[in-house]
Amino acid sequence: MRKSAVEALGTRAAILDRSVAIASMEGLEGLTIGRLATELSMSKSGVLGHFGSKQALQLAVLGRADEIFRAEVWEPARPAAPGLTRLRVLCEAWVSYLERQVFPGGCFFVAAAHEFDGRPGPVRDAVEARFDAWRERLAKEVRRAVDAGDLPAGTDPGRLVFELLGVAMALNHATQLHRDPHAATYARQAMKARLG
Amino acid sequence: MRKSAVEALGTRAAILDRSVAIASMEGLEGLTIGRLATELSMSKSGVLGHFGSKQALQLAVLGRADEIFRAEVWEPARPAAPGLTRLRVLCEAWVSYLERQVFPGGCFFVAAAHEFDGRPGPVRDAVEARFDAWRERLAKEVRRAVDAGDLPAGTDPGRLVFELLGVAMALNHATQLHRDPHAATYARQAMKARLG
DNA sequence: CCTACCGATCGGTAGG
DNA sequence: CCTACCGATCGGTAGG
Repeated sequence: MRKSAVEALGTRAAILDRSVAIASMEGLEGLTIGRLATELSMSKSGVLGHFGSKQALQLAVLGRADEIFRAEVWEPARPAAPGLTRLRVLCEAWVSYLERQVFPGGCFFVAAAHEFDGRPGPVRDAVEARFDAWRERLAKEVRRAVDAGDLPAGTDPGRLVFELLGVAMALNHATQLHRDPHAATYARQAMKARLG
Repeated sequence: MRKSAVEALGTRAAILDRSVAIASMEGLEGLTIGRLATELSMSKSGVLGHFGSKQALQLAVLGRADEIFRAEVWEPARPAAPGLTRLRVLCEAWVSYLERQVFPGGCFFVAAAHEFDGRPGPVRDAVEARFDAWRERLAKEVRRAVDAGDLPAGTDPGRLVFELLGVAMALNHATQLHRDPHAATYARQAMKARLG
């Protein structure tokens, strides 16, 4: 049955939400049109028609995952004062997002990075762009904190962001592979050691 | 043509070496019997006959990758004095292994962890066991260093190992996704900040 | 949004 | 170690 434009948007949103859930566990390549169609009680061509190709679907799924990440991690820090205070709120929201397993298979972008870092193309480029944006988001608050004298004057923003990313990755890894209940505590201690 | 037992062992080793190279870029699931057969100028059944199933092949590939990791990272630290000295050598070998991209697609085990952490089974268990062994290897030297008074008495070995893993993961990520030339420098600085 | 297809490829098996 | 095959599934298309 053909659907109205409004209904089609709802269908598209439903496809993307299901895709995020599947790809979080199976990866963006393990996400298949056939499985999506079965789980949504649609035909394969009905699913594919919304995107045109699997690659376009993968890019749309990345976009949806990014909306979720921003709502969970960027947004809670908006009211906080710029600089060290906001940086701390960002990092706590980040740890909380990983601890609560907002994506059931762990951080969507870390998984996508490992899946696509060796495969040139638009998907790889999109994943890298998301990380660039997030690293710059963090670096901006680091620079503000240094300028305000809330972090040591010699702080290298690139290196501090590198270390914060490492803490988050270790937390993601310990949560997903080892199901380690101490990991979030370790992560908070490690963040605090760097941000006071 | 049927081969002698010695020749068969050579063939098996050749399959595993090629498998490690492919799986490093494409993942253990992206490693397919058909591609292996083509690249090795063998039939699919010729490849599969050495292992019996794809899962058995994946486990054998993990074993081969582990041999390489131990030769590259564990072995250089054997002559070093137990405790902080050996821990530093282990970490430098670890950083060097990531910097030199011993596996062309980045650390084999980190990639496998992300690929399989959501898929219960023998492959996931094997990946987890390799990480457990490596974490315990590091923790043992941390405890020795604390006992010797070379690390602060209050050091939590679990937390320090967690942080070292984070540094290594951030280095792997920056190298593979961002091709960041500063990453190894950041990683060495971060290791040094924790190990003096 | 559907049915009905396409060629390609997957892991795996039978039999030699 | 091979050829020859199996059913299942892949992404995608034609036509409605």
